[in-house]
Amino acid sequence: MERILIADDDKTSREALQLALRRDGFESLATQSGAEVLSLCKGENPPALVLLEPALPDRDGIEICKEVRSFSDIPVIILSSRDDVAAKVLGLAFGADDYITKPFDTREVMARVKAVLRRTRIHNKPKNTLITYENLIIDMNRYEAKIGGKVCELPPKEIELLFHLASNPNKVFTRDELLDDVWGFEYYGDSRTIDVHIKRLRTKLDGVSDKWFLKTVWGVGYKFELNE
Amino acid sequence: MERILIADDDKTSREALQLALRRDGFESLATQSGAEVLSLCKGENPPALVLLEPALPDRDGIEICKEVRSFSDIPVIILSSRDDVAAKVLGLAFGADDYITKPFDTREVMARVKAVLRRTRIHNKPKNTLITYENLIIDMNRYEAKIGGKVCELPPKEIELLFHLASNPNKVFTRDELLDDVWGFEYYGDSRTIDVHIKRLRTKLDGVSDKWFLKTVWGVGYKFELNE
DNA sequence: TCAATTGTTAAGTTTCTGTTAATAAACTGT
DNA sequence: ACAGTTTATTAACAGAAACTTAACAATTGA
Repeated sequence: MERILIADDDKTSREALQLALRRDGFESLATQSGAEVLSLCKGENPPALVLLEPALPDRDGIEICKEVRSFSDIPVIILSSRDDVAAKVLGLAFGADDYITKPFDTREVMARVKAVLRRTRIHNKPKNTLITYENLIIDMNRYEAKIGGKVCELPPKEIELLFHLASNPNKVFTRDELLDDVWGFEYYGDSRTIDVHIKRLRTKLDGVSDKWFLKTVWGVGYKFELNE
Repeated sequence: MERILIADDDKTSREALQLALRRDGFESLATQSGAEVLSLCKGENPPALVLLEPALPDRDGIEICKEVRSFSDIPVIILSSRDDVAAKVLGLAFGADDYITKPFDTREVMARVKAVLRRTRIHNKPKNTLITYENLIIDMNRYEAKIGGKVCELPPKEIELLFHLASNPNKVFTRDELLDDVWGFEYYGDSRTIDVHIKRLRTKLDGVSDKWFLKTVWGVGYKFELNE
C-alpha cells in the first residue's frame, strides 16, 4: 500500500484529502510542518508522494520542494491557491511533478496522484530481465519461463521467486530474506508461505534437469543449485 | 514546405509573423482560438511548429501546450508578453521548446523557429508505421488493420493499442505502461479502461489466427503473443 | 441532433495466495 | 540405534486479488 504525505496547514483540506486517499486505497499521513516533511522523506520509510501546500507556517514550500528533490525522487504535487502563480511556477521549476489549484475537486486530486505515481513508477522498473541456463530460460520481460524449449506458465509470485533464486545460483536464502526480497519490505506473513511456493515450483520443474534444481538447506532456507 | 501555426489574438503580431514566415519560405496558418490549435494539431496534416501566445481568449495557453504535448511532439514556441514570466516558465516546464518575449523582432523569431525545427527534425526520425505478421497488417499511416486480406475497422484507440502491443511482440506491458504509452502522460483515468479496450479488440480479432493473440498475463498486464 | 467512440462501474467468474494441519524427514543427545 | 525434537513437505481450504463482461454514461465529431 502506498503512503501519501499531505503537508497542509488547513484542516479542512487535509481531512478531505485523507478521506479521498483512504477511499482509493492509499495510506495517508499529514503534517503542517515543513521540517517534518523533510525528515519523513529522509527517514526509513519515506512516502510514495507528497501533496505540498507551499505556504506552510514554518518554511517556504518551494524550498522544501527543492530540498526534497536534492536527495530523492519522491514525486511532489503542489497545492497552490488560485492566485499564487509564483508558487506554481517556482515549484515546477524546482522539480515538482504537477500542481493543483485550490479549491480542488478531490477526484481530480486522486486522478493526478495516480497519474504522477504511474509516471514515476515506470522508470524504476528492473533492468536485468533474462536468465539462461542449461535448458532453462527465465524472461521477466515476457513473464514466462521456458524449460527444455517448452513455455511454462508461472503465476507472478512463483516466477519472481524462481527468478530471484536463479539470479544468485548456489546462494542460500533464508525465508526471511526471500520474504523481504520477493514479497517486499512491508509484507507481514508467515514464512511457511515460502515452503508452499517452493513446492509449487518444484512440481512444475520436476525432473527437468539434473544440472539445476531447488534445494532445501535444512535449518537455513533454500537455494537454486547449479552444477558444472 | 513546412507549415507554421500562429496562435495569437493580436492582429498586428499575427500579420507580422505571417509576413516574415512567408518571406523565409514557410507556409503559415493563423488562429485566435486555443481549441482550434488542438484540432489542427490532431488533424490529418498537423503543422510543423506552433507559435503560441499564452493569453488566448478561449483557453489557457499553458493548458494547450500541455495538451499538445500529451499526444504529439509538435514543437511549441511561447510568445509571452514581457511581464508574463509565469507563462514562460510554466510553458517550458510543460514541454515548450522555446519562448520569445513580446514585442519581438521578427528576424529573431525566424531564427528561433529555424533553430527549433532543426533540433526537432533530428529526433523525428521516420517511424515504423506498418506492422505485418501472418495474415495481420497494421498500417498506422492509414489507421487501419487488415486481417486475412479483409479490412477491419478499428476505432483510433483500439488500433493504437493494438499497434503498440504488436510493435513489441511477446513483451508484457503493465496497464500503467499502456496508459503512458498509448493514452499519454497526462491521461488521468482508471486503468480498467485497458481491460475494456482489450476485450473490444478481442471480439474483433477473435479466432483469426493461432499464430498471434492478445494474452493476459495474470497479475501483470497484457501482451501480443506471437508464435513461431 | 444523432451515432460512434471512449470511459466508468459493478456484478460475476477465475486464478492465485496464504494459512492450516497432518505427515514425513532430518537432526540431536543419549 | 533410539526416542524425542525440530524442521520441511504436502494437500486442502478459504479468502483475496485480478480478470471478464455487459450495460450504462460521457464525450466527441459529423
